[in-house]
Amino acid sequence: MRIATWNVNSIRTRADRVVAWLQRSDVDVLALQETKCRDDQFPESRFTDLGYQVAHVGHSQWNGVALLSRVGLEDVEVGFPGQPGFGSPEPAVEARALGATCAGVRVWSLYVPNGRTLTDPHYEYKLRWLEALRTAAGGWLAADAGAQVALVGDWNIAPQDDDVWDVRVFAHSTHVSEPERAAFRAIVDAGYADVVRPHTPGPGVYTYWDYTQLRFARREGMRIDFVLGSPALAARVTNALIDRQERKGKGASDHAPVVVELRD
DNA sequence: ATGGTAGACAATCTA
Repeated sequence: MRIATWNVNSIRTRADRVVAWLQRSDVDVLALQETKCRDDQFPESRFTDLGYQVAHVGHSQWNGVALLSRVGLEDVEVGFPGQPGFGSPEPAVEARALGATCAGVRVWSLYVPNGRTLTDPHYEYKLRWLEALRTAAGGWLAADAGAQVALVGDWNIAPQDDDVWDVRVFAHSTHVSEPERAAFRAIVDAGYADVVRPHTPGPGVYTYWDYTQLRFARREGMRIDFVLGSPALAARVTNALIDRQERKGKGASDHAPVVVELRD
């Protein structure tokens, strides 16, 4: 079984590329972020034609997350249970979390709030959102230590200095601040391991490259897209990759897909 | 060089 996550930066603009990628990558579950469309605008038939079931929680202009699965898509849920206001469309511009069970694995497509700047109210909201996620995700393991849970998506956090091309450039910026990194570590400490990094060691290994400043050509990126797995999920991981080929050429998203392979 | 690029939507906002 293969699970992937990809911030596509508009599913309508990227549909041809996503379809082509699905057809050659043998992925069973694909979590999408930044779909940038309302639910009624999602090009669902492009994916149902390929045998995938589709769930989407959208927004008129930005963010929006989806789950595509060809191995079942059950108990679809928006937001974090017991954490009202986080993950559901309130506050409207930032919160996105969509969960579903696919072949026994609870997969959450997450778009962690960007934060904008260290002094913006959205930064504090980002930290609260991550705390709500930690509380919810910790609760799932407290209820069932053997649960197979994958927390996947765009985390908008670079947990280590090596996860950006030059940490000096990011001084006083979001994504690398200690509170954000602590929030990420708290979720790891709650039992969710980064299952991709062991298979894709850095430095210089990224999942995102800004469109400006020739960042991709200069190999100046950030590792901010992650798959965190519960113990039972992590035990099944046999391989992982970041498909940086998909960042190349005209019409690419600014993020690359991240893929994990699970043993049966 | 006070910028750069991309996307939504139609004047700016977001990333």
